[in-house]
Amino acid sequence: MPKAPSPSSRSDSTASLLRQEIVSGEAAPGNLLAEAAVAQRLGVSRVPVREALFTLEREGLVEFSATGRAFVKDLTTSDFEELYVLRLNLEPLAARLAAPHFKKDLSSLEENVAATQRAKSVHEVTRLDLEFHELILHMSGNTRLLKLWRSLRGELELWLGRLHRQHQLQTRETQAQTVEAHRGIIEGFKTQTPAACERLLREHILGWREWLPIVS
Amino acid sequence: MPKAPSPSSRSDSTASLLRQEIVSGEAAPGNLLAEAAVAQRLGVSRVPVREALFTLEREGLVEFSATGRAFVKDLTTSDFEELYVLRLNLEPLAARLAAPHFKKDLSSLEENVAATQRAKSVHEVTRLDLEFHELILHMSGNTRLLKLWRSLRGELELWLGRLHRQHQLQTRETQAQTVEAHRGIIEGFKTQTPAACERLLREHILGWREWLPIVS
DNA sequence: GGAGATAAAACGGTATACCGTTTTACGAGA
DNA sequence: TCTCGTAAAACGGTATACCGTTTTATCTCC
Repeated sequence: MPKAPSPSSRSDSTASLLRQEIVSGEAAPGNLLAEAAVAQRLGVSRVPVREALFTLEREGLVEFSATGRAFVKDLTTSDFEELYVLRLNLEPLAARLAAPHFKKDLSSLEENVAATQRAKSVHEVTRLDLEFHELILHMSGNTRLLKLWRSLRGELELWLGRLHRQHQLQTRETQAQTVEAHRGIIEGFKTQTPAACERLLREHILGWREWLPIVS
Repeated sequence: MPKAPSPSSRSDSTASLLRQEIVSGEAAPGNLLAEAAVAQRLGVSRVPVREALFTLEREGLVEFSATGRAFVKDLTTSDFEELYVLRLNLEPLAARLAAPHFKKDLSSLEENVAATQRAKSVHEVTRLDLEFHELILHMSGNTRLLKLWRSLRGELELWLGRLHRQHQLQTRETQAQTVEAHRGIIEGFKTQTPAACERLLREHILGWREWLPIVS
């Protein structure tokens, strides 16, 4: 299970707020995130804002100019290509590593699928979709692999968010597609064959790309 | 080529200093890195130290406790296993992606090997060895892949450093082994076949592990 | 002598202030 | 009108100070 998002410190809550604004599109790509301005707007000092911006940079949602100014990242198609290649290699690896652990712990995946079916918006489906994949990374047992994947997650979320806003994806279809695919994966995982688990995820991601609206 | 390490800001130079102390073993695993103490010792304020510690955490050299205190990371064997699995998957991928670019740019790899041959210490050989691999990641053209690898590099360096200090590796042997292996890789790269380049690197890393002194 | 309470010291989180650099906006001259 | 220069405003880097929490060390009681 992913960590509980409990923004205890002001740095964390600032990061959460900005993350939300960026992923939701409220903050447009290329926008300057000036420390003082953000600080004043959120009612905190510059220090937590500064740290939040560093965090968001690590997540790929923010980009620093050579002179240290933070901007909302503007993803291009080639950025997406990079992300895609990495997913295509990291996730199957995770599935292979996780295979031996697929004895009892499939329950968390099943719960996720159930939640996905209950979801009421495209946004929610997307979030649960990503969580499904993150669960697999988590089950791989390789904490660094999980961290690497997480460092890509923000950008992925950003890209998907923009895609959805552009193409007005239908909730029903996206949801049905996701649930069906994930169920198939869980079924396949029951064999616990590392090679099979790996192949399964690889093909899921290949198929996912086909399903996506025009990526260009 | 890797970025020029020009510590312009105090955050950067502080990070460099601490990095050096940690990798060299001067700062023992588990040591507390208190902001105020480090700041006073290095003659800067706590702010740059704070940022340096965050940077080093991202590099895997420092670990934060639940209450926000920074400690020099203490790597275990299973940490090394995680790193190894990731190298074994990321680097061959990079080689495959880089294959099409292996027309002229092999010169940077060749220069690296030449420098390795001129090296005069195990430490220097190790540094150039890692640089060789980083060059391949760089040539893959996938900036995120390079970033992921770099986020593992610090821990790798840390591990290798401790290994060398424990086993007093002979410079000559390590050097000869490294140079020979890297030359073979460059030779193989000339075919520019993605699959071959990928296999080459995979086998190099498998062999590298055999070569390492007792990892346990 | 050992476990627990307690007070002092250490430490991190954050606000504020200052300074040098970068950006930006405006105005003069071609 | 466009370009270039210049000054003001914006901005980030860093130092310092304050506060609440966590650690640590000491003292007490069993």
